[in-house]
Amino acid sequence: MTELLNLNRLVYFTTVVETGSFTAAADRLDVAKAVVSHQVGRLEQELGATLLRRTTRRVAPTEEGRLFYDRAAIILREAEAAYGDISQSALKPTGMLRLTAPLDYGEKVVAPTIAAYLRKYPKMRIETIFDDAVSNLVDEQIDLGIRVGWLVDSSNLARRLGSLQQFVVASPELAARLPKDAGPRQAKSLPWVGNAQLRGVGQWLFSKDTETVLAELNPVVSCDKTPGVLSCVLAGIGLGIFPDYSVADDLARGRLVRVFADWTLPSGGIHAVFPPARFRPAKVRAFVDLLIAAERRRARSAG
Amino acid sequence: MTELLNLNRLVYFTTVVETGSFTAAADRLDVAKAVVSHQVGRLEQELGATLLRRTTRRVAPTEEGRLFYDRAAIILREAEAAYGDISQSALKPTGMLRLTAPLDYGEKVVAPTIAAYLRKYPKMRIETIFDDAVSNLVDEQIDLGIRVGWLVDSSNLARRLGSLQQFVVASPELAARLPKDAGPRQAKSLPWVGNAQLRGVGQWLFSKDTETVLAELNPVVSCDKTPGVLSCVLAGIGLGIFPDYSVADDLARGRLVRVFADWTLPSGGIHAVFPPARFRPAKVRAFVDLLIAAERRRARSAG
DNA sequence: GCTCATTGTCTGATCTGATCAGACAGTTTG
DNA sequence: CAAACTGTCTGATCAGATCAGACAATGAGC
Repeated sequence: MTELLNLNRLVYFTTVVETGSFTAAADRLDVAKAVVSHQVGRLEQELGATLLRRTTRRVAPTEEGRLFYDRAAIILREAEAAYGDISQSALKPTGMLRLTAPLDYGEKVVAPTIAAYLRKYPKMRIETIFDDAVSNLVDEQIDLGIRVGWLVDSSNLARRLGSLQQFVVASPELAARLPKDAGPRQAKSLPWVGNAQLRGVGQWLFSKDTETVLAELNPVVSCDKTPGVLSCVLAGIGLGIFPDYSVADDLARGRLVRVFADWTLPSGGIHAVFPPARFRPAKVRAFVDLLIAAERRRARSAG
Repeated sequence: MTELLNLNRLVYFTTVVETGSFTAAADRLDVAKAVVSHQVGRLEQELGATLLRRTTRRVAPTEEGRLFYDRAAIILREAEAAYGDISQSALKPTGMLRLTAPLDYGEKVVAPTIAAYLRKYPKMRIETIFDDAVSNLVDEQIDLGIRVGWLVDSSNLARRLGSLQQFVVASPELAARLPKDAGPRQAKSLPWVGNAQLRGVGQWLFSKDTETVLAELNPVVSCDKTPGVLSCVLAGIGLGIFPDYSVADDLARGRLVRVFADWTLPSGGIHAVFPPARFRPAKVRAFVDLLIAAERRRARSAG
């Protein structure tokens, strides 16, 4: 194909026309006079036209020069605007943010963060996929994924947002009926509501100080969705194990109480993962920052 | 001021988006793959934004990439059109042609050439200055000047168009009354109509074979404009000396006859002169070509 | 499931163009 | 009339563009 245009010469020419002199153009562009002279000369050569009439100590555009100046000036303004707008979106959230998070975490933590985000950036638009199934960020063109627990997709970049604690909880009525010495060692004989979504085969490692107990649970009811599990526990059917953020509200309102509260279960991480990219848009970074702040507040109010 | 934008990278990016691959873009642009990869990478760096999502064996624009592509494509199209249009005007006459010629030559030779020029290029516009006073091409922004006789303005480039002969002419009535042996040696005693516009002090060098006569004229009437001189001669007041093109028509129609026809006067050149410029627009070159052709025809019909 | 082909990136080397420093000619200004 | 200023030209230097080739990763074909 034909040789590529060298558009970098345009600015030398337009600046000469605007300032009326090669010397002033060189000053404005902070280059040597010879550069301006050379670049404009080459432009005239490439066009096969005389753009500037050089008279003694003065420069004026020719007829073609005026015509070309008008077009070159438009091109340069458009380029400047395009560069500026894109650079701006690297600095300021704009457009559409697409994110995914597990259902439960999405509802309890991400949703309020979205509210805060939109208050801060009213023009932003957000598309959420709250699903316990793991999305492929690249294929589904998602800007940000939240992973709770253990990282699965190792091709994505990850940033830790916070951590979660896992609580054993029960309705106050059920908790009142439990034996006074109920602990992990008696876990098998207690009624449980199981969550089929969780990894593992129903075994949980409890710890207290230096003591650990591998408790094997025997759920009387199993559900495949965390909200369903929670409903059963609220109904007093059995005990349940939940991430702290899932039950923070119910605990605060007395709808649930902690059981084996002095024992701890393995904690997990909460990570943001991103598709591979050279640069992270401001819209993504801004949201992650808000999530981190929310996680810090959660950690403080749980402690 | 801020660092200059490098607009030469745009074409690599837009070609990747259009072709869907770095490899295809490199083929289309006839460069190495690494060049496209590098140039787009640098563009992303300058913008601080990711423009392309690189998945396995595939490339797709990001959201910002699509936005930027739209604008970059417009910029490149406009640049291509601007370059093309100006280059075209170096190849094809367009716009306004401004020219100057001496009054007499303008009316007799340039005007018919303008008619031929406009038949050939109907969209051209022409502005003429027919004046015996010499114009400053640069200050008055004139594309083309015709100089008849001797070149005065040496700063202009010149191109010879043709030459002129100078004729002694008289009305048939006057010519019939002249002594049969009338020649340059008897010139002083003959009635003359002088042209104050001409150089010299009334002395003309006549030549015949190897014989030369420096004749001193004694005008009974002097005019400061060639048309006025011609009117007097046509009226039989006296003899006159004119460039051949001035009286070609009157001679052909029998209104004038040549006197001392076997003697020759110094001939002169007809030149086109141009203001200093890097390139000559097509509109100027085309007109000059037509003038040269007209001069050739004149030379043939006079011979 | 394995091998080959293809893609995009990276690296060091080379080439080309951009730019600099300075000289020069011509014109204007004081 | 001399000094200052402008635009152009030149040789040298520097920076960026480009090349050739290697490499990792993935998809296609057998």
